[in-house]
Amino acid sequence: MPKAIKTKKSEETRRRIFDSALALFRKRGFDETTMRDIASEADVALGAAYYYFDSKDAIVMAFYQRTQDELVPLVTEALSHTHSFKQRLAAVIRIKLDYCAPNRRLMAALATHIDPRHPLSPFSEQTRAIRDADTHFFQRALEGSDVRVSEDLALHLPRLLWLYQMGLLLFWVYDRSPRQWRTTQLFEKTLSIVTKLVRFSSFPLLRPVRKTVAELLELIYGSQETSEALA
Amino acid sequence: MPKAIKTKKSEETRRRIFDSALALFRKRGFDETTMRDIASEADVALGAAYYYFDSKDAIVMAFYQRTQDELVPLVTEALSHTHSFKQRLAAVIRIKLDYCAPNRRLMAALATHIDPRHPLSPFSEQTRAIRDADTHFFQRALEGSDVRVSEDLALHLPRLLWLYQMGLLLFWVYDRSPRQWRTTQLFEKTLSIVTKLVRFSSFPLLRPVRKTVAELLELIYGSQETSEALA
DNA sequence: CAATGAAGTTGAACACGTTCAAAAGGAGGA
DNA sequence: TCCTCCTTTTGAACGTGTTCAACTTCATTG
Repeated sequence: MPKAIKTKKSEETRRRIFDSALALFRKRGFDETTMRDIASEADVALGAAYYYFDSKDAIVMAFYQRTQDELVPLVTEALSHTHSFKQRLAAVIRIKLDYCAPNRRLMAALATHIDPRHPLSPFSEQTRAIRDADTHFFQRALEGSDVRVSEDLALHLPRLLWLYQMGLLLFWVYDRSPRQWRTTQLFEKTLSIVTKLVRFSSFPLLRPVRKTVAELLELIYGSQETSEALA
Repeated sequence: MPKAIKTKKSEETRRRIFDSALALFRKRGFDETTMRDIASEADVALGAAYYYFDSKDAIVMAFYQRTQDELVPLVTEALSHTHSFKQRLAAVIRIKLDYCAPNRRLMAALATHIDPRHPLSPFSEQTRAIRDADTHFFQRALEGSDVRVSEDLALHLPRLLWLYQMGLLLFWVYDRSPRQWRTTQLFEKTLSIVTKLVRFSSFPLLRPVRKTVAELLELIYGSQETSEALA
């Protein structure tokens, strides 16, 4: 990875490589695009592509990062319009889906990675910053809304909502129905359910259930932290 | 793929390649083992490995198949001992975990694939036969047990239990805690919950909930069938 | 006993992602 | 002008999974 780059020229080159890569990924797909294609499209030698990006995957990582950066203002804007939790949750997810729509094919190639040790996995250490920022969207959707979240779930609920969104995204990525109408359906139906569950979740009566869920999640997330520490 | 093979010699060679591959996968891991290593270990030329197996992945597929075949009698035996649903469910899952234990590292390399289009994915068309056989285990666990399953869930419940088991397996595969005690904990805690949920699920009062769940599952599985048809 | 042809075997060759030593460029100073 | 040093650029080379045309083996047949 090149260190802090100042010179105009090299920034230009890096951008050209990145843009060429993305254009090719979109047109032909990730696996079908070779690093030689990318370099040639960007009018540089093969080695130059590797001078600016550690690997083919690193280009994708840059893409993840840019996506996340560009989503922030969009989500912020959307969240300023309503206090209804359901609408806020829907907005966060819909913005992401819409934004990703042109890259659906590319994302399908990437969603392959579930292994938390794979850099591109949504569960990896390398994507942690992006994941945290993403989870924060859901925290904000909750905080400014009309639902009250009981303390013992405050930590976990954003993560659960993030997981819900990842599942939806995964379904969408592989959804071959015309215009992905199945995803739309699944989204609508599950959104109501999730919203209701979130509302119910803070009922005093459900305290023992919350405790059980919290225990489970600590087991699961605790394990992740351990493996990250060991990695 | 070679057609029906009868000659002893070739069967011997195939087995030698398969065994060498598995030994190396276990010792060094999947990615770290090359086809040249396998061929050399089996004392054949590189091409011979490809004569018997279409690809490196195909060796893994053969491993999946053998695993499934060998599990059948073990599960059958275990299911003959009790009618308690909880114990039956636990037995099916525990047998699988125990059986897979020596291959945990190999399975971690494989669990990478979530893309239903990837041949090795547990959701792919290529693994359908194995998946169906596997799902059948849970159907049997239900059928011979002390729980009554309402008709509208009879179709889906085995699939849901299979999914539960896949999640557990996934967790196990990446569980770095000593002797995977976290998985054990997760197993115990979730088993109770799942068992209770299955019991509750047939309460007459919950009919509308069942209907909603069934609708969702049909949406999800229906989509899969569509994409398979298009594939 | 050849001759035939299917089954089995070989290793060179290909395209890929990636590495790396070497060359080229260019900014700043003597 | 020339030297120095860092950044940028180059393309050959490596190891990988995979393909393939050529070769060998060997049971069956005329």
